[in-house]
Amino acid sequence: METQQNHQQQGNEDGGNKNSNFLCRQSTSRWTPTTEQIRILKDLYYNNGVRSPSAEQIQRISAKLRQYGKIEGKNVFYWFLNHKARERQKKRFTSTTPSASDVPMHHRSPAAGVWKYHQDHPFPNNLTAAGFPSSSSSSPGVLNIGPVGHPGYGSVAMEKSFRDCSISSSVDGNGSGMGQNFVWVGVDPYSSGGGCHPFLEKRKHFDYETLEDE
Amino acid sequence: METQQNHQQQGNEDGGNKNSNFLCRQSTSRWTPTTEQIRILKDLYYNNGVRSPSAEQIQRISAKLRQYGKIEGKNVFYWFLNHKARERQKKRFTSTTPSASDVPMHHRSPAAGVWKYHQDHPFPNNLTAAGFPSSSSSSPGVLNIGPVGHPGYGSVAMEKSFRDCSISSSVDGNGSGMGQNFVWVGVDPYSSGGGCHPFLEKRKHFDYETLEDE
DNA sequence: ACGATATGAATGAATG
DNA sequence: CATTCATTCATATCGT
Repeated sequence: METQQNHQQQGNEDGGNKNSNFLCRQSTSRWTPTTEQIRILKDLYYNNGVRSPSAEQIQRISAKLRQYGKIEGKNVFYWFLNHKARERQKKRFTSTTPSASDVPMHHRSPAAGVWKYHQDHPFPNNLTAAGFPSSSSSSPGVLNIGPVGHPGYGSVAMEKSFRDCSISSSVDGNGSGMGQNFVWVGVDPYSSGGGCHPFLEKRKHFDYETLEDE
Repeated sequence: METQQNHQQQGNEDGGNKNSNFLCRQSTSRWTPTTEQIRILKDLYYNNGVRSPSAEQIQRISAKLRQYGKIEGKNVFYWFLNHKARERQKKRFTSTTPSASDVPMHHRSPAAGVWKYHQDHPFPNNLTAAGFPSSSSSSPGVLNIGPVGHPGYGSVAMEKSFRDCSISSSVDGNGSGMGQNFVWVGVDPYSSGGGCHPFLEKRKHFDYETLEDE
């Protein structure tokens, strides 16, 4: 299904020769991964179990892949995003086993048998997404990008105890020191459509923890 | 082929208000912000530095934006959430030099790997809010959305000096014309510098047992 | 060429 | 606040 198009004639370091966007709109020319890039990405995905690389990993991956063609961090990010999503999506239809397991939305299995892709490399099932990408020398393409150790997060328990009551400390590092100094003019009280109703209306559990950012 | 078959008609009384464009095919799935709504939101975000509006603010914002199309409070909430998160994420991918110690936040290679800020609308039928309009040529008559400004916050956040505070009150022609200028100055009544005490019950997770479906 | 498919890009929604 | 999932749009490429 993937129709492995071997059309990577753009095998140059720059496959975006077509992106001569001068005044084009947004998607002037989207990133067209080269074969090498695809291969590396797949290797990372399957052989290393990389599914959702972190920012650091994305940077390193993109840096490495840049050798084979123009690429940006977002390309890597989106690639993994799409790849994972599509894998899951297709698997969903083919494997209709509702009775066997409930298949919770979350709690993805660490590299569950999802080998359906047109494999390019023999992937050893040594991926441990739960633990860490075992960057063993099994990969032919010297793919030692991801930090073999911990990606960095995991231990960084960003507890929400950051309940900062200070008005001025509108954390975000964006330099917006006017967190609460919000001047909204023009808000007419016409909102009497139902009185003041917290839009926390009847819905599923709506986490409002973020709103108490005062 | 039919990768989408679950049409969850949210039962919205509206649903077709989004047709600000001719090609809007987005059914009644998720909120599809209109151009005006996006513009206002961005104005709030950039020109006013709104990052995480409080419940009251969300209320008002959604009330105002409702003039331009169906919208709920949670939409506004999520919008700001996503916008901020993606801004940060984007920056994280592109740069974030771990070696840099001082980290001059205002010195990034613009052409190196910076994403494009075109998260506006997928429709090529607009141009006012797409990117950096030199000047808001014509406002809908309500919110004078000044120069959207680039997300280059950090140093110069809201430099809307050029744009006079034309955020006049009269809106939607409700007829009141009283000019309810709600100006949140400084702190909220419930958020004192020392003792912040959210009066609202922010239950983390509440099972949807007593909550009637929408 | 055109339609179908694959896939990059974007974003709303939700959770941790 | 970070991360992830789902859905959708847009476009490149391939098949016919």
